[in-house]
Amino acid sequence: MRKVTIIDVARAAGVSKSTVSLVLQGSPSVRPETAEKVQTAIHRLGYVYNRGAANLRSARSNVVGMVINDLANPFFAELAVGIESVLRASGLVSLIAHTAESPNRQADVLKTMREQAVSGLIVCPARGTDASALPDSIRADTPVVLAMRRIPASRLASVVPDNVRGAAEAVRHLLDLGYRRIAFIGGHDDMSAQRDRCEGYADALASAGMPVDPDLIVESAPTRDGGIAAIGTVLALDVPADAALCFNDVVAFGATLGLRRNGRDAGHDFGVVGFDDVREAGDHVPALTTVAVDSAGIGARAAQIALRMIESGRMTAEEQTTSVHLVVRESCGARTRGVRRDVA
Amino acid sequence: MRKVTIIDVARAAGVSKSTVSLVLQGSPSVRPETAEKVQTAIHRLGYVYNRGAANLRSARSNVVGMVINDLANPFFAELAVGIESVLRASGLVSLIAHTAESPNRQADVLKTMREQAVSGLIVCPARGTDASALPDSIRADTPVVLAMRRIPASRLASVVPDNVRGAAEAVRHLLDLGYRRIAFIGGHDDMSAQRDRCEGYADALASAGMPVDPDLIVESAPTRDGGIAAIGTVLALDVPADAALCFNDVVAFGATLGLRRNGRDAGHDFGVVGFDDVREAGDHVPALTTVAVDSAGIGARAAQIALRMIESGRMTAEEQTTSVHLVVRESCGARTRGVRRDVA
DNA sequence: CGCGTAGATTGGAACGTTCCAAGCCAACGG
DNA sequence: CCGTTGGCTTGGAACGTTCCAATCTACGCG
Repeated sequence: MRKVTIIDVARAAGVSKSTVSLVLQGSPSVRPETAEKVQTAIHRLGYVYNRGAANLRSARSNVVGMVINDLANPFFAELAVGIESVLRASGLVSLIAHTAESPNRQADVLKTMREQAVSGLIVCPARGTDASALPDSIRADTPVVLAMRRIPASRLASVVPDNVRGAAEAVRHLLDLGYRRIAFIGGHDDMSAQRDRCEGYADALASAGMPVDPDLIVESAPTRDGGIAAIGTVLALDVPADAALCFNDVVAFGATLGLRRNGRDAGHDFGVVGFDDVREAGDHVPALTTVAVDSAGIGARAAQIALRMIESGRMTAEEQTTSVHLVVRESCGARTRGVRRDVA
Repeated sequence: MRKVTIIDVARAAGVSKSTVSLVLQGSPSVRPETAEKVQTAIHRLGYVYNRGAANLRSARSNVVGMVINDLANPFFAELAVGIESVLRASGLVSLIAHTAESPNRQADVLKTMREQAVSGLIVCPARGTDASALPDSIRADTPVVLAMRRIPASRLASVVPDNVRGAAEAVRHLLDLGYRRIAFIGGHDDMSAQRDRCEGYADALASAGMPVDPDLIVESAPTRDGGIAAIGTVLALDVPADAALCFNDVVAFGATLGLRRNGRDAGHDFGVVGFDDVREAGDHVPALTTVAVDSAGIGARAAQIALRMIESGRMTAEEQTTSVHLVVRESCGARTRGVRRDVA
């Protein structure tokens, strides 16, 4: 059984293929009765529109590529959902690829996406991705928006949370609670988010007139195990830390675990603050104080920027920053220490 | 700047477009030196293959659709990753859509996927989806594989965890530990997984010669709050439950929380077993005893079946079941009760 | 030397749509 | 009564590839 095409429909409806095409696009210049005839024929024959053929001719495709470094991470999964919803609402479909933080795989994926003639690209770059990963050949004809992570010196549009401010706010909160040896743990400095959060950390200390002790900044994999290791390091210092801002919530979970193994207790004799506010943060024991990032919102914003670029045909390099806010729960010790700091 | 096509390459390399096409497909019948010339020209001109045009002509597309009911759920996100990896390794790309458990949105998504001429479809159906959601018009020409959830009476290929056996094993474990009023809580009976798990629950009780008390089976949303509510119900019975098999881990988390609010403690005076073994299960307090489901593996299997159907052009209705296993941690009380049951 | 064969290459048609310029027809104004 | 307008419709070219049948070349063999 051959596929039914616009021509079959035309024949059945007694009009030309051009008219059918017009109807399909909802053109106002076709007489309503004609349109109706066509619709009937479409329905009767079970015609299905072939968007591939349409794209070929009209040079604009309705697919957008989504390149996510780690889809299995709920944080990024929500980002993906935010993107997909906005795109779909505009009639676009999303190709997805997961790079597992591998620049090689990312390069491969980007090539494939180009071959599919995506009309836009939303990328959450793999760790350590630099400007060369998105060669001019792509950027010249495809709108690209970065989400969650920036690529320094790339002149690409991006949407990232306000990492600097969020980290600073967290540190101020810890200072208010009376902690004096505050560490920054987790992440690697080839991730833009780590650098930004670390910057906010240092800023807050500096403006409180406190020194920044390099020993208190320890990198680790952004995982639970990384958190365990890093907390161990800052506890073992000659003058140990008494609180930690963690690169993200997962590291913070590891940190609370590591504390327990060292006979300490987050929220009682050690302050822990996370970053991201993943779903489990509130249910963790102790409930995690953390900087909330709206990942679905970031996805949506990124998709909107991409959409705008696609529609206008003009690419911009705007850098949007979305606001974050501190969510105070138990792990910082606000409950037990009695000092309370209200947050919007 | 016009896009560079196969014809431009041909001209530059001094061959015909047919030859270029052959090179692109890695045909063995083109002389190596010719191929080299072509490759050089491709590189020099910055040619990018247009798969859309290729698909149009050859009637086989390299895109597969992935319809996921809830991508923000880590469990399904992992499923998606499993699918994507297998497809990508075979040179296919994945369109993704998230239905948020809405049958309407699902129908819409399926229509779009058809228009994109996907060569296969992997679907994790929205709750309550019945056979009519995937009309014959789709099934006739597109391989469809269901993942995680079946659609009764649909004659569609599917890959699901062995829910019946897993639930039965969990219940046997609770019986071994001495619990006698075991509840089954969470989920709705329009989800195939709920029905299957409930069946395993009833089987295990029956083969232990215990009655199945309908009061002990309580449905709820498969969420944390659902778990809290459901556990409340079975605690309030005239003869309250002393243990519960939960529909999934999230419900189990709610259950442990609900127990605490009722002055009870999962793992001490109440046995709780979850289902899925999501990443947080082991880190929860108390660590969750649960039936582990390999979601990425299920995704991979589903993708493989789809791949096979696409390659062979023949559709099958095979139903694969993947094995599950009980992971004993703390919430069931095995530690405190001293009874220990080893598991493969 | 002629013929068949295999290997390498080729031109043209086809895929299903959109775009464009042109056509048709009825109505309208001068 | 004719030229113009405007609403609606139309045929053909074009998009970039693959497929097919045909061609060309060189070679081996009787």
